[in-house]
Amino acid sequence: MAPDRHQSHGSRSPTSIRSTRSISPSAFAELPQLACQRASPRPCVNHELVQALKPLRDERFLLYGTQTKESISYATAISCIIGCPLKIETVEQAKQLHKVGAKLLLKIEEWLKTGRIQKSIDILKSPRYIALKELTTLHGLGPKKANELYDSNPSVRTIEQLKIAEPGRWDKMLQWHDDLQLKMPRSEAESILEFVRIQLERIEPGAHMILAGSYRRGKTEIGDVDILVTYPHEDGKERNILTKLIHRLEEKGLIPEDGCLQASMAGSNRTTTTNKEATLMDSLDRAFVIFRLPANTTTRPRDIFRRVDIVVSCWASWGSAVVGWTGSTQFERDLRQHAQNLNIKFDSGGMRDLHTSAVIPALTEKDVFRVLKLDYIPPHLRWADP
DNA sequence: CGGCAATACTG
DNA sequence: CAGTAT
DNA sequence: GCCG
Repeated sequence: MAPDRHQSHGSRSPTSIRSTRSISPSAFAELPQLACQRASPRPCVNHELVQALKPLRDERFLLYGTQTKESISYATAISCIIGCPLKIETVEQAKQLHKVGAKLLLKIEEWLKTGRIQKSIDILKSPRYIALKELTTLHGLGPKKANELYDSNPSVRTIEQLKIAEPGRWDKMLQWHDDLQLKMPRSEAESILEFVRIQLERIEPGAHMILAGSYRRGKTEIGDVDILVTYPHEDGKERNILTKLIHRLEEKGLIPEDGCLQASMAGSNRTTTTNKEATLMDSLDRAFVIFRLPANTTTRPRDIFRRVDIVVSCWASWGSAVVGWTGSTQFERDLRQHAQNLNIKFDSGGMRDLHTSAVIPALTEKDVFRVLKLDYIPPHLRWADP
């Protein structure tokens, strides 16, 4: 777990130097620009600073959504700090980091001087921030609706108050909400995988299945489970598997009533405007469900509900699927951006050469990195989000 | 001043 | 189409 | 908000 190896191009950085003073003067400036080009271990050497900056980013996420300029700007800047292998000790060093501009620099300067960022402290105490934070924990309730509720109804500040203000509207999600807030140990994610594996074996044996997401990045406490499925060397065998699997899980009581939150099924239903030439998604099949993990006599006194994403990929783009579903979010963003710079379109459904429109097969993760001319970054070094 | 990842489902 | 989600 |  050496935080030493990053860089995708040019010279390798010196690995053994500890003191910032003796490092090449441009060490900070030479930090690779994109998260997919550098190691992002967790925790990182600048963990304290990142924690201090995080509320600034989170507030923008909650006020404007995750896709707006301000939000992305903070996310990418903080991502750079996360990926910086050296501890930031002076403003001059911070100034050299890509994506850290005048505004962020002021905050970093304040932190270096005083050990805190007043704005962040204020945000964490702000009633609006606190309310939005809680309201948006509900699946389907995002920044827009949360802000609207906050502005229009002074008595809606918590989930409990939401139940009173808009009775019935959120019931479907609320029935599992408490459970879904809980983290689970890695062993439980593994347990869920085995439940699913057993059922899939009864439908179409021979599947290869892995846990992606934060589990794969090595987290000890998991929020939701991402299961990836393929049939090695057997393209075509994966078709229509997911519908059957979901039905079977429902029959067995492993998915509750209304527990299939959404399912995109290639081929089976409305393929209205899906242009297979442009979208690559014909190879992907995905279901997002609530999984009822049954009580047992040892570790679980009661049934517990967990969010599970099941993704079926064809073997030819398995590498893309694995990379695409391992994250983190910022890593994925930067990876797509990098791919686009090379005139390649990347997503979890595969890669495509934008000149020739040819699909570029990638059976493994390393194939993906090789095609994109990147050094391989292992999953536990992809923590590009705070 | 334009661009910022990209795509799918719901209502 | 806007909002939410991955 | 930051960059080219």
